[in-house]
Order: sequence, then structure tokens, then C-alpha cells
Amino acid sequence: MARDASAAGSHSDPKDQPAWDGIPAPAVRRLCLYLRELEGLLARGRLTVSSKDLGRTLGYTDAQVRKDLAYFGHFGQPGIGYGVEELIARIRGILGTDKIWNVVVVGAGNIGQALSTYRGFPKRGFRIVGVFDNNPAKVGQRIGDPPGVEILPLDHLPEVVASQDVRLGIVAVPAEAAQQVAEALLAAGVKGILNFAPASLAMPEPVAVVPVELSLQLEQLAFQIRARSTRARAR
Amino acid sequence: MARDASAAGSHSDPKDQPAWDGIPAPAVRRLCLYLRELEGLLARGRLTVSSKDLGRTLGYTDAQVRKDLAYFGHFGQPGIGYGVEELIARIRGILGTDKIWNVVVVGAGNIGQALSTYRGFPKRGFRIVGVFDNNPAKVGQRIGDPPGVEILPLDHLPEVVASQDVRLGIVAVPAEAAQQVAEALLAAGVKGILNFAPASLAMPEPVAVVPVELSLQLEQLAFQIRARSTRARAR
DNA sequence: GCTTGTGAAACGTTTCACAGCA
DNA sequence: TGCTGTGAAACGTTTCACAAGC
Repeated sequence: MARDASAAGSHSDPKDQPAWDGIPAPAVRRLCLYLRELEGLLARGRLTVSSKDLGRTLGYTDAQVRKDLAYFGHFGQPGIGYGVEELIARIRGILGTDKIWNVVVVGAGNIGQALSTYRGFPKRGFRIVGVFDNNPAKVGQRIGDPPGVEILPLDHLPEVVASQDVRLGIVAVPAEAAQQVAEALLAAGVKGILNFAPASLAMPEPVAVVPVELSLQLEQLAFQIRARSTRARAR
Repeated sequence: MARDASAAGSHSDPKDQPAWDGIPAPAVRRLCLYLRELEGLLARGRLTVSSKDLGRTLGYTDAQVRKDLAYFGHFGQPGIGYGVEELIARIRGILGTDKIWNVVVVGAGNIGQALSTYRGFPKRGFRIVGVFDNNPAKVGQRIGDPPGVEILPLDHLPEVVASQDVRLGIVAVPAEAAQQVAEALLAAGVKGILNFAPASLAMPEPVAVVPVELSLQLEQLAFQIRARSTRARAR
């Protein structure tokens, strides 16, 4: 199916798009998980790790781990394994998170505010440099404790995106406003959108959209649980 | 790879596990998206929809839509398409969201509180019936405006889960506490966990875990954007 | 005409199995 | 011996193409 710039919902999320440049999307996903695992190992003083050890806690086979890493180069030593510290640096380099990414959040409701102050982001190389909302009651307020970023009206978006080289945006507005907000982000020059709104965003190709709608996740969990209990009943 | 009850991180999320009862996980994911799309169509007064129309806005082919639906039965009429209202009911039945699911949230930090008051959940059949936190400063407070559920200490978890038939739990605590909290949920009888903590949860088979760590999503988006620009540069 | 449902082909990903190396 | 990296096989999912139905 064509996904050209004129197409309506290109909805290009990592689970749909099979691969970027020959790298399977699931492999990229796992890379992020390996990174988290490796950081834990490093904290515990581990110097090297085998593909088997790295995969075990995550529930993957050793072959899977090796294939995933081999897409990007030869990082391991036969008989030894992978150097924990080196592999962390390599994966960060692959993901691009060895440098800081500036991010804007649109929507200062509960979710937007929670994301804006989420401590996990800075730890991983993402910095929230702007929070936007058109609600006059919210504009001007500062988010967080201690107060941090000021909530700005949406028309300041282009300025902030341009001046701070922002490439990522988070949409945390109601479904009705989502498309419009996404278009504003696109126009401002953002290259990727994390979408928390319960709506499909129609975006032209150059913008990547990852839908993280929260109900969606619960729905899948619900199906999974029911499938299991049904299976159990069938036995 | 064996994923038996004794294995460490079984980490059984929908993108890893290829299928439940022969249904591909991606198909279930898309089912949730179709549902959202159909609700929009219903609101706009549409009575029937073809697989082509339903797929278009989401970026899927007509064949994909038909195959996904065909896993569960014959809902369409040749020459006509699918009845919007009927299909909504069918998909809800498949996902199990035609009935209300009670959910508990553990962790009353920013994310936990935002989730506890998220309006999208009740609309989709999920009701938050308990919020837990061991921080004495938080226990006893009521979340939301107007004030709703009271924050309870973790030792009330088993009682609430049992009395309200809770099958789903959301983990919104720091990484260090995540495994312990997950075990408490398991012990209380929860069947599925949505994990917002940046840690892999080791859970025995009967519990399904969906990791939704927020940094993970941004990391994948970052890789995607870089892959695109690299590709563009290579041309 | 248009649309569904579905076998069969095409495609992509994961697993296997082993050569090569520390 | 233990481990990586990798072709080849196995597996699963998506796309194609068309018979059957409205």
C-alpha cells in the first residue's frame, strides 16, 4: 500500500512498518530493552555479558540477541561475550540517544503534565523544552515542583521548535484536537510524534507517528487474558 | 524458547508473542484501531463500511482488514461491506470490552495520578477502582477534581482486588520497586499488568505483562527519524 | 457494478546449526 | 571449552488473486 505524502493516515508506527533500512522494527524495540538491561548490569559492576545472559531476563534466545546486534556491527568477542560498557555506548549511538533530544509536549492536562515532569526522560536523553496549551486558565502556569517549564499558548510552538532544534513532539490533547495539533507540529518542523490522543493522525511521510493510546494497551491486555482463560477452558 | 512458569522474565508482551490461539498479535492491535475508527464512523452516522474504507485512514490494505476480521468470524456482506454498529459490537465482544473491567493503579506519582483520572479509560470499559501508594504523605488523599478514589497503602491491595474482581493492574512506580509491586499484584490475583516502570518484570506464565515504558517509545521514534535522515543522505 | 472470504504465493522474521575464534 | 557471527531452514504474517455473493 502506498504511503506517499498525499495519503491520508500514514500512521507509520514501529509495529506496522516492517523495517527501516532493512532493520526489523522488533529488533529496534529489543535494542531499547537490551540497553536498559545493560545499564542494570553495569550498575551491578558486570564487565561482560553473553548473548545468552542478556536475552534470558528479557525472555529472548541467545540467537535472537546476536542477530539483533549483528545488524549494526560486530560488537562481541567469541568466547568472551560483549563488553557491557562498550555495548551500551554502541546501542546509544545506534538509537541516537548519545546526544540530547529536545522535545515539546502539546496539551497540559493530566497526561501532558505528568509527561512534562517525567524523570525517566532526562535519564534517557530526552529534554522537555516546551509545554503548550490553548486553555487560558493554564497558560502562564509553571509545571512541576519545583516549578519548571511555563505553559505557553500554541502559537509559540514554531518559535520554540525552531530556536531549540526540536525534532520530537508529544500529543496529549483530546481526540478532537489531535489532528490539528499534529499539523501544527508538522508545520513547526517536528519530525516525529508520540501520540497519546485516541485518534489516528493523518501525517505525510516525513513525519513518524507512534501511537501510544493508553486504552489500546489495556484492550490488548484484556484480549490476551481472555484468550488464555478460554484456551485453559478448552483443555 | 520455553516460557514456562519457572522462567525468569517471561515478558510476554503483544509484540513479542507471535500469537494467542492462532491470532497474530498485530491483528489484535489493529482490531483495537478498527474499533476506534468505527466509533468515529458511527458518530458521523455511517451505517456500513467496506474493508477498503476502514483500512484507508489507518494505512492498511483492504485485504489486511478482511483477514483480521475473518479470524473471528464472517461479519460482512459481499457487495455491501460491514455494518458499522454490528461490527463495533462484535469487536467489543472479541476484546471482552463489552463488559466493564476493574483496574487498580499502583503508584500515585504524576503518571499514576494522571492514569487514575484518565477519561479515556471509562469510555473504553475500564474502571479504576483503586490507587495504591506506600508514601504516607499520599495515603488518604483523594485523586482528581472533583476528588475521587482515595489513595490506599499497598497492604489493602489484596482486599480490593478480591472484593472488586480486579483482573488488571497498572504499575506506575520507580524501577526499583517495580518487581516487588508486580509480585504483590500477582499474589493478589491480578491477571494482566500494564508496566510503566523502566524495568523488565519477571512474571510466571499466567500473568500477561505489557511494557509501555515511555522512554522506550521515544527511543524508537528517535531511531526511526535518524534512519530516515540517514537514508535520505545516502541517496 | 462492488465487496467479502480465502487458499496460495510472497515476503519478512526467527530459529537452527555450525564454522571460526578466544 | 565457551562464545560470536551467519548462512540456511523453519516459521509466521501479509499480500495477492479470484470464486462466490449481493
